[in-house]
Amino acid sequence: MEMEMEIDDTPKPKGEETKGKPIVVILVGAPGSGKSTFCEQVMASSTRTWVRICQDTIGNGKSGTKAQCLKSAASALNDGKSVFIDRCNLNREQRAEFLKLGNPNVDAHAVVLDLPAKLCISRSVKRTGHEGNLQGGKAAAVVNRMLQKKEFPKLSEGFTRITFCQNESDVQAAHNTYSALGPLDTLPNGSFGQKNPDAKIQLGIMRFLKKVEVPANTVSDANNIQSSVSHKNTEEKEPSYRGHDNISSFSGNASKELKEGENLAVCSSGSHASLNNAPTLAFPSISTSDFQFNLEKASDIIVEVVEEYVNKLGSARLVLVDVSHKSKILSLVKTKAAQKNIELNKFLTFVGDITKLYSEGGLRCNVIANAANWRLKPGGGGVNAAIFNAAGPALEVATKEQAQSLHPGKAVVVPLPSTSPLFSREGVTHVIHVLGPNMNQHRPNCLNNDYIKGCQILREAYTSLFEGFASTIKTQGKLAKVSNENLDSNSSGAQEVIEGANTKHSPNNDQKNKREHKHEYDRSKKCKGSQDEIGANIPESKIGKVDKNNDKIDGSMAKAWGSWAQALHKIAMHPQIHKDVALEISDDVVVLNDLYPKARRHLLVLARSEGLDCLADVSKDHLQLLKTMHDVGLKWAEKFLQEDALLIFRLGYHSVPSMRQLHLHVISQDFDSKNLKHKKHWNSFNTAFFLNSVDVLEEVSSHGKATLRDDESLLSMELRCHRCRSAHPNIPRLKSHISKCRAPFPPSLLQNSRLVLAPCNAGIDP
DNA sequence: GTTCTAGAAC
DNA sequence: GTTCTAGAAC
Repeated sequence: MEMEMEIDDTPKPKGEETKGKPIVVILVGAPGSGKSTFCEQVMASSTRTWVRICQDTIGNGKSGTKAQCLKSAASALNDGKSVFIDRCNLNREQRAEFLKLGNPNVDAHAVVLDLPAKLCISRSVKRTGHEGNLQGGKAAAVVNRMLQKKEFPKLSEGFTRITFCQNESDVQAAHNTYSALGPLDTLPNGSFGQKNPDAKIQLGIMRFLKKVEVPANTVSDANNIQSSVSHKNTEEKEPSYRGHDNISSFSGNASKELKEGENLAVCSSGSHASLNNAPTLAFPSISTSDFQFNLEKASDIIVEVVEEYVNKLGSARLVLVDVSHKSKILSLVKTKAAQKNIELNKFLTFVGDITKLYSEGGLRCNVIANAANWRLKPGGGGVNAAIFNAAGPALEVATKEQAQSLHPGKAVVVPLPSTSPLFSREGVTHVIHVLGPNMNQHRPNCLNNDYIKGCQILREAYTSLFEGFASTIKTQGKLAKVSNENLDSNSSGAQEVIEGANTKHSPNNDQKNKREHKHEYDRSKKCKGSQDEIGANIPESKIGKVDKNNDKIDGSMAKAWGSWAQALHKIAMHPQIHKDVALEISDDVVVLNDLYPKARRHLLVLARSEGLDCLADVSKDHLQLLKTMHDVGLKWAEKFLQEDALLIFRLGYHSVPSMRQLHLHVISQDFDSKNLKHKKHWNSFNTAFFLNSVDVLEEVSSHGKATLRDDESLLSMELRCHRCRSAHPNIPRLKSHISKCRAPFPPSLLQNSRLVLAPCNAGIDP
């Protein structure tokens, strides 16, 4: 039996298929969004051979199965034809198998037809004779239901290119792009045209709070006055960068109106997939812009060093970013990388604004590189100005802590404070400043066309950059997901100025390192003696607590446990007496409901070790216990998820707990509870004060201790929604907002299994 | 950790 | 007048 397919039978020269790279284009859109029309129009005008795989007709004119579609698609691709997968593909799971059709020799693209639901419904309702027999009145209900569960495709799923269309003109543009694609042509990789999915900061509230500064680049809400303020700020701060901005395909949509609640919930369970969690470094081309380094030579060096490092970096990814589609360096590198057979999922080129890769490009990069100046100061233009502007003053302060200046060829890793918008909005945890060689006579340290030296320094710069990136992987604790055998075992990590492979540390920076290490040492002394050195767990009497408190240097934690703070300790020591409250008792832990739950589900997992009062007491010796606590917490979260699949959990510790005895919070993210009354309650679970259990495990395993955020100010921070990050004037208003907010969680939470949620419900196939 | 409550903010 | 916060006591 032959599958029915619509085949473009334009005559083609023999052998053509073997030269061009076939593409599998996975259409994503509700019924009525125009998928079939899109395919038909492209096929009508394209010089490439396309096969449209349509599940509605594949079964001999009738509806077929997914397996039939996959088989037909694979066979067409094998023949060198390009393929449209014409089915809804609205969620990740539905797309997954079709994505596997992509490989180094077949690009997997997505074209998202994200047209207004109303339009799709009215088209579905009106049409007759639709192949899928989805017409008439029931269409509305079906389309609505499907759109509830839609998940936008992401590059991390494995697409090399994603095109988002939100209106007819976007669709037309996409049509033009694909129609014009000859058999031998390729399209630039990347994600194009997506409007910021998370952006809905309430500027009215910001004004209410008398906050003058409005984060640059946030999408304004319906408030036009605020919109113009935001615009003005941006222009004043980064004129030269904005000069290029109009070339970017992401610009120009920033003031699109988004009403609260209108965002469809995006199921984030997909973020558990390994690719999404892969550490990713986005970097601009170094020295080729203002420093006028020869593009041919620069692209050779980039590809050469990338090739060396992709294999050393395990699952981590490198992304070369440029703001313009017309970027010469990007196309040079792409061509040269293709010739080298560098793994496509480990290195990609990307067109977009390096400060908006996630919010506008859907590309998660936890580390970005900055083409810095030697003073490590904001300003200048280009990428440096853009990154400093987008990161806010926090970056400047954090940079100063690491280094005062930079030599050509060197890089410095700067951990980005969580207060930076780049952290909260884009999920960037580190910025690595790199300084390349300068060939521009009007800039300092010009090499006067000495390309022997220049190439050497540029190579050194990329080496330093990638070494720096490798060190963030080690210190950040994504190590578990990275095959680390190739990483440099010297782990002073993030505090270090990274040098090229065969150069020596400058004395200046070594001094810096010493200071940092001393600091670390002091901190470890704060925690209960020097167990690390002795390697034994010294039992501590209750009175010992006081001594420890007196030891505190900064005084912020200098408090003894009050009588009211002993309840958990008593339960942990004598769970049998408290059987009424204990949900589970083992040798290591006791599980109980929080007496004043701050959410629908809120458990505590108590450690039973005497003398283990809080995270500050934790050392490497407790790693196994921490893992047990985590696993027990996870088990309970999963149990609750079986009862209510809509719950989402976080597991973590308070940096400075109020109650004595180490306890892990397992708390659902609805925060729907009458016991959540104060700012302190909210902020203790929704600022850096709350330390994710997964992060604590990682830190204790790599450093022997957790980094506490014992900063009182965190608890009195302004109230922000944990999902959309909008600010709210008081607790009642915040609670009213969070009961409605369905925005996706910030990128940092979506990584590394920091959220625990139910596996996504299987979507409905048309 | 909560409760109570004065007084600030609306 | 009512709502909300924050500090002290427990």
